[in-house]
Amino acid sequence: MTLTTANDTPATLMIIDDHPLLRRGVAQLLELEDDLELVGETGDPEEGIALALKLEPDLVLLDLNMPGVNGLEALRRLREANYSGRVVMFTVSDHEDDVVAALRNGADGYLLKDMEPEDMVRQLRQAALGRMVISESLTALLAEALRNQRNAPTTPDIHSLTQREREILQQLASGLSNKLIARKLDITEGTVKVHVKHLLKKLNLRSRVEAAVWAVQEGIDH
Amino acid sequence: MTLTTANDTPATLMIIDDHPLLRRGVAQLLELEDDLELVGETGDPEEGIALALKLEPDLVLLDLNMPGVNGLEALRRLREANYSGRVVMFTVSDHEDDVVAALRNGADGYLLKDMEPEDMVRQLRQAALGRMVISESLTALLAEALRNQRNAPTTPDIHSLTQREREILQQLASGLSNKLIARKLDITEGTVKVHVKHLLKKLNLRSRVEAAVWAVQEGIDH
DNA sequence: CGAGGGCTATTCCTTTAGGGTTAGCCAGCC
DNA sequence: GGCTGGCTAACCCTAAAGGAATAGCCCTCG
Repeated sequence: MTLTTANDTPATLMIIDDHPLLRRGVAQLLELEDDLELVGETGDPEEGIALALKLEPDLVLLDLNMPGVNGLEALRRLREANYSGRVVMFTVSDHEDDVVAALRNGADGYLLKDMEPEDMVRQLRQAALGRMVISESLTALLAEALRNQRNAPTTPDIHSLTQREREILQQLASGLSNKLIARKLDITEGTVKVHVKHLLKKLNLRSRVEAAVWAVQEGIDH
Repeated sequence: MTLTTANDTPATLMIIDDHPLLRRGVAQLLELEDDLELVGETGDPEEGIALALKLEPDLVLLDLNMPGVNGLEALRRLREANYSGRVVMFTVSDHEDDVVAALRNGADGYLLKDMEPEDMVRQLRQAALGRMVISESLTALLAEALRNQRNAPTTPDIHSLTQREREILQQLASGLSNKLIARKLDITEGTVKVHVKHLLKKLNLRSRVEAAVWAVQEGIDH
């Protein structure tokens, strides 16, 4: 990995974002900066991953919300493929879960799309130098996340569930009663209740309503 | 209102979007077009409304998802203030409800931010001429919305609820039981049950789980 | 002033949810 | 072969949810 530190060669950047206009905005912004060079851009996550591995830019600006493969998945895939450059998530979402998930998955920064261009350039420059960058408006949110982590060490984790339990959870999160879930999956209501009981215990939740709300917020429904 | 029809004076446009980079992308795009002129831009909805009323552009590109006053609210306020130009919603959201709500509130178009720049210019030109423009990928969705409208004339409507019922719904949508809601709002559990019963009837839902899921999906929680 | 709506509350009743336990069946694993 | 984990199912029991009806209190509107 080549890391530009001073008035050497410019730092190379790539942007993966499904909004052509936003890409154009970023491109135009970077043209004005001598020490930052945009070497690639695409709106397709798959293509973006391949391109990043080929061009090996110092930094990848990665949209979190894209159709199909989402940004988080792309981030994981980049890391798995041993891409060693910086990856900065670039998104509209200031949801705590998104930020935390991105950072846990190895993101080197998290910038919001509504930031001012000048700030953007400054942050990108810092990121290219290897510093972690986070939009200022997210600091309070991060503090909150840390506090929650302390108080609730057992964050619900979808991966602790079995296939069947996930299936039950999805139905539950669409508002169905145990009886209707049973009818739909062609098992008895009693069995559904067993699954619900188990998934509530695993997720450390206290009712199906909590489970439904959590599932919807996490996008586990449908 | 001045409506540019031919090789006359260029059509005037305004953009209200809280993403400076995207505004820059649009601005650059429009500079290349002789018949489209960007006369104003801002990231603040309030300022945008005032500016639109002052400049009276032929067309306002309005972001649906903005902090504080949202785009739908801005649209309503523009219409109430008798702004007679075209208003085209410009957003990342392809949620059926958002599209339908925008059109019901008098939007003249609904464009997705991930569209290609060339399409964008073409669509804006059409819109400035008074034609309704909708991103192509949304046509199927609109057909769906129309069908649902036929089959389910009683779509849940938050506005049919009283203040107290909305309050109960919010608590419910955070996963609380009737008992806990009662404790939190300092009323008896029986009263909470009455409110829940009423709001379920008004929303035509069959359980608190359905209500919670709906509320979360609609963003009514918190 | 009376009517109506909103918020509160209570009583009665049925259905649903959820915890605990036991158990059969089947797959993969040591 | 025995063991474990997942899916199924049943039993018992308590708690929670939800439907129906009635009613008092307060406020607003005509």
